Amino acid sequence: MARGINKVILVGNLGNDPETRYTQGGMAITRISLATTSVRKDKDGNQQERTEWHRVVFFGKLGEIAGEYLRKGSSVYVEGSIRYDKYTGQDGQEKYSTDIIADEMQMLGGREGGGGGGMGGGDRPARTPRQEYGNQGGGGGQRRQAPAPASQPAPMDDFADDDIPF
Amino acid sequence: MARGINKVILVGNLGNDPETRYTQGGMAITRISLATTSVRKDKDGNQQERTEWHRVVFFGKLGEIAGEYLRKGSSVYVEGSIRYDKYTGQDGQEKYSTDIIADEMQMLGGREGGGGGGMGGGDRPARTPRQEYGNQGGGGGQRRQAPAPASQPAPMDDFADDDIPF
Amino acid sequence: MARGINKVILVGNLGNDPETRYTQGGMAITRISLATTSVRKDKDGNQQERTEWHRVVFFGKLGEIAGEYLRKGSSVYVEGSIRYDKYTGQDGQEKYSTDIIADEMQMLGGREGGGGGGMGGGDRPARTPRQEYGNQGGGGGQRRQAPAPASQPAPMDDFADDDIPF
Amino acid sequence: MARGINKVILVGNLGNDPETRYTQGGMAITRISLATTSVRKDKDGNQQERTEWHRVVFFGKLGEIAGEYLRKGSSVYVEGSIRYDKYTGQDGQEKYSTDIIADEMQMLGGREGGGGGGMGGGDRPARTPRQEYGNQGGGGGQRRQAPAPASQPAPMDDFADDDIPF
DNA sequence: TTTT
DNA sequence: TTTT
Repeated sequence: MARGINKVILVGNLGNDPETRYTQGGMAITRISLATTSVRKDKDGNQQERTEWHRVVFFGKLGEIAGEYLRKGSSVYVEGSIRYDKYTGQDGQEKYSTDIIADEMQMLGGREGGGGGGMGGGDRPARTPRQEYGNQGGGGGQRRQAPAPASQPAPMDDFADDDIPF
Repeated sequence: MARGINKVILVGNLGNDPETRYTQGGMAITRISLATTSVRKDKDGNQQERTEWHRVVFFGKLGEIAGEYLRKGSSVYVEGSIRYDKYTGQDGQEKYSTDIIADEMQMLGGREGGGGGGMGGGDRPARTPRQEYGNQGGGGGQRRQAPAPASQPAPMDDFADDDIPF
Repeated sequence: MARGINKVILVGNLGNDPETRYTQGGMAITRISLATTSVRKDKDGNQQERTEWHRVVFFGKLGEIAGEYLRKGSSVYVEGSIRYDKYTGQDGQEKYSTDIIADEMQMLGGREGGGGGGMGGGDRPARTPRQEYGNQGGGGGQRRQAPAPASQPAPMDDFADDDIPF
Repeated sequence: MARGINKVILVGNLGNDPETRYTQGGMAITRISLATTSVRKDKDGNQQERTEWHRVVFFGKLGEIAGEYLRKGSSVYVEGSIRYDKYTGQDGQEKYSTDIIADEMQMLGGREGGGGGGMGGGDRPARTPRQEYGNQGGGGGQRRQAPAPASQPAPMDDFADDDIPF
């Protein structure tokens, strides 16, 4: 049984449009890059900013919704858990990655639309914001129970459902 | 100003005794390795366990308390934020690390004492559990404002306060 | 759709054995009284304690587990949401109550067993602690979607499923 | 020492302009009414909405900021703890109230401005949103350590600092 | 009413 | 490496 609590709560903005892929079994996997910025005063009393970029992953139904409604610049609430992965890079080196596996999401009203999407076509408009979505409903049955494949620096191409290492 | 929320809540057990170091300015920095285990059913309906090992860092007064009261096996509640760091390894490669910067902690009653400590002297008994500590009080003034140096695979030896990269 | 986040995280001890009832439809509803104690320094610098007693409600499968495994004195992690209710007391007066509707629970290792139960028979031993349970799985299908009836000072006797006011 | 965790996280919208009062000692106390709405499917498969109205209280510096920047309609993230109070109403009856004592707040970008304020003059424009504020800094020293007086149905007029019942 |  |  589960022992321990591993919970993450984020509110931040997307640095790019989401990227959605599908497993061979048809399950959506959407990844976003989410910025949270904090401030502290350094020892000279100056305001110092620091931004963390979180790699957030949405599976299944939540992945479809995230891919459809979120855009670069969108403001979003995410709840999930931290997942650490280790893999061998293409250079043969061991690498580590950290992902936030989302199991709840809610769009907030800031900068929806976003636009000017990053690399790909992007630029589909976001729909109505301020809705909450979770991955816990019965039925489709992929929620945290069906979490993350290999992580960011790692490629996630061409993988079958069976490749999901968990 | 701050934009966004970056909050982590963990309940887990220490895999080893804490490691405490001090900056040249005398500030304590304590690191622990904290396990949280979750379960899911795989597609064959079998229970699959997965453990995440979180690297948690406590600064200042909180670092002193963590170093003094926590032990291998201790059960603890931690609240903090995620911090991602990038550094150059001794092999000249860019590496990444992820730390949880604690700003609150509370010992829970499970397996206090721990004992059988790892490598170093260790084995001092834990004191009374079930107390909550935070890093927000005025005075000493190191709290999240004085967060993490380079991360785990990275060495944290011999650094002066000025070396703290934030 | 949902707008907003309403999330509560509690770690505390039960003041009494749980009370479990069943709807006419057979759904379990378990209530516990959970203490959390905080400290502050008053203006004279003295430590002042204050205990909050949370009325936590578990529905469905989670209600069965809570009723079976928790006991007076048990230490438990609860995650849920706040629910405010208004009802007319037997004296004809409008009254208010506040409940925490649990959707996740995890027993912690403190004082399991409890024993010496309050008023009723009680005194069944708690089972193995340190397991996490949630109400989100498909199937039975009562989770937050099937939350709380009238609240504490209000009686919760003899109600049919149809009486659940939501 | 503290035993237990009592943590609340809310994202919602203000139903009215904030109300700010000052203790005789000059400490600001600001109250807001914050809505969070959730949905569930009832047994007929229809979407059922339910809104909780949280009474959130900000003290000290945080109270000043909340009073100055929040407005009816503002979207806000609040972190704090639950506080239950019992008092004797003007009708001589015992009454109960529940407040969320905020210790962190961050304005979100939705509907700032708000306008059309409720009862009082209101209608000052909100300032720049998306900033995070906490009550933990040293100095003034009112944070959760200086929480809530009597609660909503209860009057909070004319009270001196010494009247604060904690 | 719990717990430390 | 912990814990159940």
